[in-house]
Amino acid sequence: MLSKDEEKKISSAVIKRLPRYYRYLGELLENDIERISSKELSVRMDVTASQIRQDLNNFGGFGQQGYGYNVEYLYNEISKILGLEKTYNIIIVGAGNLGQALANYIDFEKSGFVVKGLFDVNPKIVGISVRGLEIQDIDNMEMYVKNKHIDIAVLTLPKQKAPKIANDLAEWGIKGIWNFAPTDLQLKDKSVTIENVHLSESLMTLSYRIKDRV
Amino acid sequence: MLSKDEEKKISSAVIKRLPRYYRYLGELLENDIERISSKELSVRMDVTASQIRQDLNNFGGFGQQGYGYNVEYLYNEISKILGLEKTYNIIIVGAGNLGQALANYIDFEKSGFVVKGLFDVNPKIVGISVRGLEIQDIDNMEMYVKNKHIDIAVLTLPKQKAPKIANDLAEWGIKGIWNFAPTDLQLKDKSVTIENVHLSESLMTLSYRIKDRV
DNA sequence: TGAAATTTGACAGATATTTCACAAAAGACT
DNA sequence: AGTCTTTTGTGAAATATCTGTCAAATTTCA
Ligand SMILES: NC(=O)c1ccc[n+]([C@@H]2O[C@H](COP(=O)([O-])OP(=O)(O)OC[C@H]3O[C@@H](n4cnc5c(N)ncnc54)[C@H](O)[C@@H]3O)[C@@H](O)[C@H]2O)c1
Ligand SMILES: NC(=O)c1ccc[n+]([C@@H]2O[C@H](COP(=O)([O-])OP(=O)(O)OC[C@H]3O[C@@H](n4cnc5c(N)ncnc54)[C@H](O)[C@@H]3O)[C@@H](O)[C@H]2O)c1
Repeated sequence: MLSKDEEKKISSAVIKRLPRYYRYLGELLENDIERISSKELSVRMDVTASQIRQDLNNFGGFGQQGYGYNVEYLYNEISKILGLEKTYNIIIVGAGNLGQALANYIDFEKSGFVVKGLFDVNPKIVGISVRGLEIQDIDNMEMYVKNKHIDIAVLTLPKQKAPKIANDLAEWGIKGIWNFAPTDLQLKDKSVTIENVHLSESLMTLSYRIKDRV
Repeated sequence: MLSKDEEKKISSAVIKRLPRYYRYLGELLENDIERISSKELSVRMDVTASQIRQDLNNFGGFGQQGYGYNVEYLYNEISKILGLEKTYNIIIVGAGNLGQALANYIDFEKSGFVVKGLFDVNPKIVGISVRGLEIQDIDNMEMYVKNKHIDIAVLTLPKQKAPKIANDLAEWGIKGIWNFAPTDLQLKDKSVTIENVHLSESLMTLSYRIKDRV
């Protein structure tokens, strides 16, 4: 058996596709579909059957020849692979437009991401309640993160403030940062995982692809 | 010269990197940095210099041997490539949490994306003003899109409603759809460009990458 | 039960993407 | 002006990713 460090490295292309499989399987499950072949799933998802089988085989043989994949079993396996069987405690840093929108989104909880706190510097909004959570002053954040086992911080604050806050959070033991500020965070502490969401960049690729320009 | 259809196809990997170059160049510009070599940019961006040169060369030789790239010139060229020298008229469909957050985000305008209208079915919020724009009833949308030269629609409504609305919008002449609903839109009309933003999937890849699971 | 149909997992071949390496052009310096 | 240094653009090599194919396992159907 391969030791932890020798385990086959899963390519990030594969990882990025897993949540999509998970979503489609969830829909199949809702529709009481018990099994599915890579062929049929490939039609629904508009990818090749070969890719589906190859992707899944990175993690083990979940299917059965002549039968296909059991939807519920595969759904649960992917859930485990993605780490969704755990619960993650989340805080949102920057309780402005985007921070509040994310805080109000209940579907994250279905996947195990539970918003435990909201923080902001603006005294005008500190104390306001968002989905049952009072926005707290940023000065409380250190104690809060250290005491409440916060796993993930969502950064929805101005890009100038993001690097400092990210570093602090890393020091206080956070595991992951979901960053919406338009900057690429780089931490000394490489044990902290960063996922950048650059919405403006997504919109720009859309504008690139709009043919016969406006 | 190659005709339109024969033009070298730019890979989507390259396209997705362009906005990032654009962002870094914008920052250099703000710092009055006049020129930059691929080598130095590669250090700042943490990619290889070779990749930068290769990417840019898909669109033309913007640099000069022994000198590097002129920041302002390159910034403007990438702006043109991305189609940002134009103004895009945008509407937001579904003026809930996320729709309002996006409507309030002024930075989109700096890149030429101007929010012209907000639409919703909920009579309780129709009429409410968001950044100077009244939320309109969805029934007004057809006339509005047809008369006001709307280029892009942002879909921030429930996933069940998204496919129908997307089809309508396509029929009414929209060019692009920026979809936040957790579903993959597929339109008959292939001339409409769709950019999906699946935030939950982004969060799931973060959870995958968090080592020493919680 | 046995033959036909289905479908996976694996691997090899085909594409795509990234990196390397270097000639040639231009700048910098004396 | 001439030499040395920098740095691009490019083609080729190295990687990475995706697709096609098929034996083997299993199901389906008569
Ligand atoms: N809203 C969008 O649609 C959108 C789109 C793309 C990117 N973003 C990015 O997301 C981030 C948030 O955007 P927004 O629209 O919600 O902005 P916003 O101004 O509505 O909210 C930002 C919040 O951060 C708070 N803040 C400022 N400094 C802070 C600090 N040091 N600690 C804690 N909180 C602090 C502010 O008080 C404010 O409440 C920004 O970086 C923005 O560029 C937003
Ligand atoms: N808020 C988030 O953080 C977040 C994260 C990931 C995905 N999303 C997705 O983005 C979409 C919007 O999320 P939200 O949090 O803003 O939800 P929301 O419920 O706050 O807003 C949705 C809005 O759409 C309106 N609506 C419903 N049917 C409509 C129709 N047929 N035409 C026009 N408007 C209609 C509703 O009245 C509501 O105002 C959803 O699909 C959601 O799954 C949101």
